[in-house]
Amino acid sequence: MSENIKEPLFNLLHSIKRSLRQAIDSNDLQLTPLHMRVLKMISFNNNHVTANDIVQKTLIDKAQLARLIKELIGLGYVTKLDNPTDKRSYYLGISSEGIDVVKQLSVAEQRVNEIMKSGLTEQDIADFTRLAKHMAQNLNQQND
Amino acid sequence: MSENIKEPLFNLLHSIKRSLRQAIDSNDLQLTPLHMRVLKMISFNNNHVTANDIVQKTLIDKAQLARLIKELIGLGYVTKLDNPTDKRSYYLGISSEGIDVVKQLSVAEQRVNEIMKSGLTEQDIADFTRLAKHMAQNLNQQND
DNA sequence: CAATATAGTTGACTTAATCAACAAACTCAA
DNA sequence: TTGAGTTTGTTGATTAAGTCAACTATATTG
Repeated sequence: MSENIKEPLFNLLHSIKRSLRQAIDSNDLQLTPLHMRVLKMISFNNNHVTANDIVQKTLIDKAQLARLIKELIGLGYVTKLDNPTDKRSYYLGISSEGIDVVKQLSVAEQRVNEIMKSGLTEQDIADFTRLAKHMAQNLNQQND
Repeated sequence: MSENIKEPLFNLLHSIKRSLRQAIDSNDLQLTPLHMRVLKMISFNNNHVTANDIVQKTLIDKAQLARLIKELIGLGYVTKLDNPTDKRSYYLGISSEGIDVVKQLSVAEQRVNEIMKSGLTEQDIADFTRLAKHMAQNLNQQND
């Protein structure tokens, strides 16, 4: 029986989150890895992404996400923008403070990325990403 | 800027945990994915693994692990065995009920594995595992 | 229009992870 | 061999992450 594919994955994610947290801490922002993840998505799609879009993309529970966004708004990093075509939802935008934070985060994150990727080729990374996506898709098709 | 390598990983782990939980639930055991992970390690190294060994291997916090093990013992799946060469620690063993549970879990897990791996070659899986281990090691060297 | 579906919010809860303090046992060097 | 420092495991306290159900308000569609 070949070793379980999940064990190294659990280990890797554990290490990533730990490194990420340290990187964030050192910048002394009051954010968790999950905040970071969401904040980055918002900044990439500034004023063009709704809470539900993020739910679709990440599969984060919508209740959890609502609270996360509330916190990011409370910290002044994120703003709500009316969605004129659907009054139930709103577009998420990023404030100038938010932009600044994302910049700092990106630097910290980049450091972690470099450490993580050392000794691997671009092709390795591309393969890895492709396989991860493929497997996630396999699993999600079962459950949606 | 190439897409972040972490995002698909977060997604994958999320999906894995969800699938695993469903698979476990359907067997109606009172175990979480983390219980499952630890229980399997104990069963593989029956009577030859200490709490600390598991901490070393998984990087799970030792406090968290102590409680997990206590629960597994409470459920009657795991037993403690004196370690004659070190009275601080003890070897972990698995009960006959535990063996039975691991069998059930393995079946459920195997189903998830098959779904996850569909469309991938053995080589893909081997590559993926190798890369995951490599990256985890890169990160851990920074922090230990 | 009425039935149904969707977007987001809130409450309550479980699971996972972290950190610090501690007791008991162990190690090893002076 | 003893005592300073380390390791193993435990407990307490807390934070982060994930889940589920109920609900409001708005949209969609037959």
